Amino acid sequence: MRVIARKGMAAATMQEIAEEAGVAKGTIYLYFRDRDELVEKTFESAMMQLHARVDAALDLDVPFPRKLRAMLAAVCDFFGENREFFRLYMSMRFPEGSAQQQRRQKRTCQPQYQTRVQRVAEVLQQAMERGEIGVTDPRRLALFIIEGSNAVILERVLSEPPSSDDDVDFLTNTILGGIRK
Amino acid sequence: MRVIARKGMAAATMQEIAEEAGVAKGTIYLYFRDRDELVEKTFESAMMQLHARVDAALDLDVPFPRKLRAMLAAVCDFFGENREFFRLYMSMRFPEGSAQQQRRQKRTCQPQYQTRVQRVAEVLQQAMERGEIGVTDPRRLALFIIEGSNAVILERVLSEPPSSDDDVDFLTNTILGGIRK
Amino acid sequence: MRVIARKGMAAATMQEIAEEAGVAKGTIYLYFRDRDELVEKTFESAMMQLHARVDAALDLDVPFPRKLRAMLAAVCDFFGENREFFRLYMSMRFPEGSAQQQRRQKRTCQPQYQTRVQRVAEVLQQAMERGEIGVTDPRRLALFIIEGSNAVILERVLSEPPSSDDDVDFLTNTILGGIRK
Amino acid sequence: MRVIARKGMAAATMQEIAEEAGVAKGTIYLYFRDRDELVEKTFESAMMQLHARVDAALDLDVPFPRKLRAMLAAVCDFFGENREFFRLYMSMRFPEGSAQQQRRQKRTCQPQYQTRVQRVAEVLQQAMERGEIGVTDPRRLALFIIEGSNAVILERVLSEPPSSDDDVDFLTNTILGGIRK
DNA sequence: CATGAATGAGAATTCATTCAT
DNA sequence: AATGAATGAATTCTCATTCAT
Repeated sequence: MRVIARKGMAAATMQEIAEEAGVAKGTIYLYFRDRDELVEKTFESAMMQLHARVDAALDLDVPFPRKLRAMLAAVCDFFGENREFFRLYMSMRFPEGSAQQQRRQKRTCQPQYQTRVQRVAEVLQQAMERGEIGVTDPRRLALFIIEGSNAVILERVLSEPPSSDDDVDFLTNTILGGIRK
Repeated sequence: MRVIARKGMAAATMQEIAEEAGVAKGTIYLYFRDRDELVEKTFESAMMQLHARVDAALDLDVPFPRKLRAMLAAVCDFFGENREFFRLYMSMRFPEGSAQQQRRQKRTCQPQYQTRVQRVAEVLQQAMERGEIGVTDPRRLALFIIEGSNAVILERVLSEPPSSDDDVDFLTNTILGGIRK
Repeated sequence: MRVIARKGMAAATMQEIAEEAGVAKGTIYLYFRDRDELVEKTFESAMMQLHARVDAALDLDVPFPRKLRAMLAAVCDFFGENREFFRLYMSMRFPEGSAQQQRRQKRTCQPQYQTRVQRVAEVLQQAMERGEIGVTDPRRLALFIIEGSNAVILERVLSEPPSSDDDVDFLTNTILGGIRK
Repeated sequence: MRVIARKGMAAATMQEIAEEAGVAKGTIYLYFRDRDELVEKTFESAMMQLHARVDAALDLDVPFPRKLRAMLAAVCDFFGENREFFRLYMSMRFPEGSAQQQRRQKRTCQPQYQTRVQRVAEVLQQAMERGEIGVTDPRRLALFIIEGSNAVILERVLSEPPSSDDDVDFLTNTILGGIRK
C-alpha cells in the first residue's frame, strides 16, 4: 500500500514492493496469485480502514448535522494520517491498464467505492425521512458531498505544510446552508 | 487523447496511440520528442477545450446563479461529448510514474488544473463582493463546487445508458441553497 | 567524411551527414545506393588524398634517407591538416558491423590500405637492392614503419594543443639507426 | 568480449552477446547497468590480461635487449591466443559513438592504454639511464615500438593461415639496430 | 516457506530507406 | 533533381513471473 500510494498504481514494481515489505520478490507470489491480485487486495484492505472510521461516525445516534460533521472529521483525520492513501483512492475510482485489467479492477474495486456512496446515501435518506434535511436524490447528493469534501481535504493534506484552517467547519456549513446569502 | 483517456496515462503505449492515429510508431517522434512530451501536450490541448467552454460561461454578464448554472451546463456538456476525457482529467491531478516523471507532470499539468480552480475562485470572490453570495474562502469553495459537481456529472456520463435526470438543476440548487431544510 | 571522422563510422547518421552537406536526406540516395556505399566511397576518396601525397614523396629521386623523411613529413602534414581523418583510417583497417558489412568493407577498403603498404614495401625493396639499407622482409618493415610512425604522429596531432617537437626527425633517426647505443 | 571483438564495439548487440553467453537478454542487466558499462568492463578485463603478461616480461631482471624480446614475445603470444581481441584494442584507442559515449569511453578506456604506454616508456627510460640504449624521448619511442610491433604482429595473426616467420626476431633486430646498413 | 537468479515478452526509441510531391 | 514526411525493422532496456535451491 505504501509503495502503490507513493509511485502510483502503474509505476509500483514488485521489486520495490518486496523491498518495502522486507521479503524477496518470489515470496510475494506465495501470498498473491499475481500483481493484479496484490493490487486488488491492497485496495480492499485500504478501503476497509476508511470505511471503518466513516461507518463509526455515521452510526452515531445524533442529529444529522452532528453526524455529517463527524463523518467529515473522520475523513479528514484519515487522509491526514495516511497522506499518500489518496492515490490509491483515485486509482480505484478510475482503473487504468489493459481492458482486461480494467474489467478486473472494476469488478473488485468499484463495489468498495459504491459501498461507501451507498452508506452515505442511506444516512441522507434517513435524514430526509426524519425531515432533518430537504428531500432530493440521496445518491447524487452523497456523491456530491463525498467528492466535494475530498477535494477540499486533499488540497490541504497535500500542501506543504498543511495549514490548520478548519475544513470540517467550512464543509459542514457549506453543505448544510449552501452559499446563497 | 482517445487512447490515453481509454487506457490511462501510464498504460497507453506508443504502439496503440500510433494505430489509433493511423500512423507508424516512428511518425509520432517527428512531432513529439518522447512519450512524456506527447502526454504533456495532450493534456494541455484537452484542458484548453474544457477551459474555453467554462471561461465562456463565466464571462457571461448575468447574475451569479445564472453564471453558476451556465458553468455547470458547460462542464456537463463537455464531459457528455468527451466521455473518456475524465480519465485525463483525473490523471492530471495526481501524476503517477517515477519521481522524475511525477515532477515533470506536476510542472506542466498542475498549472492547468490550478488555472481552472483559480478562475472559478475569482468569479466566486466577485459574487461575494457584490453581496450575491455569503462570504467565505473562495478557493476552497471553488474546489468543493468543481469536484462535487464533477462527481455527479461523471456518475451519469459513465453509466450505461446515461439517464436524463437534470444534474445541472440538482447541482445549482444544492450549491446555492445547501441541504438544510 | 567530416561527419564520419567526427562521430565514427557507426555513429554517423544519414541525417547528420545530409545536414553537414547542406542537402536533404533523400538527396543522398540519388548519389549513393545506400549507407554502405556512401561509407565505402568516402573511404576511397579520403585515402586517395593521403596516397597522392605519400606517392609524391616516394617518387622523389633522392637517396633513401631523404625519401623516408619526405614520406614521414607528408603523413605528418596530412594528419595535421585533417585532424579527424585518423578515425576513418582506423575504421578502414578494422571494419565493424554485421558479417556482411564487414565482408563488403574488407573487399573495398582493405585494398586501399594494402596498396599503401605495398607501395612503401616496394620503395624499401629498391633501397635494399641498392644497398642503401640492410636486407630484411620489406613488407613487414613497411607495416612496422607505417604504423609506428602513425602512432607517434597521431599522439601529437590529437593532443591539445599540438606541441611542435619534431616528430619527423625523431622517426627518421629511430627508423634508420635503431635504439641501440 | 568475443562478440565485441567479432562485430566491433558499436555493432555488437545485447541480443547477440546474450546468445553467445548462453543467457537471456535480461540476465545481462543483472550484472551490468547498461550497454555502456558492459563495454567498459569488458575493455578493462581484456586489457588486464594483456597488461599482466607484458608487465611480467618487463619485470624480468635481464639486459634490455632480452627484456624487449620478452615483451614482444608476450604480445605476440597474447594476440595469437586471442585473435579477435585486437579489435577491442583498436576501438579503445579511438572511441566512437555519441559525444557523450565518447567522453565516457575516453574516461575509462584511454587510461588503460596510457598505462601500457607509460609502463614501456619507464622501462626505456631506465635503459637510457643505464646506457643500454641511446637517449631520446621515451614516450614517443614507446608509442613507436608498441604500434609498429602491433602492426607486424596483427598482420600475421589475422592472415589465414598464420605463417610461422619469426616476428619477434624481426622486430627486436629492427628496433635495436634500425634499418641503416 | 523463502529466496533471488534467470527469463523473455513487451515498451520506448532510433534511423536507414522510400516515395509522393 | 531535390525534398522531407512517413515508415517499420531493429535495438536497448524493464519488469512480472518462474523455479531450482
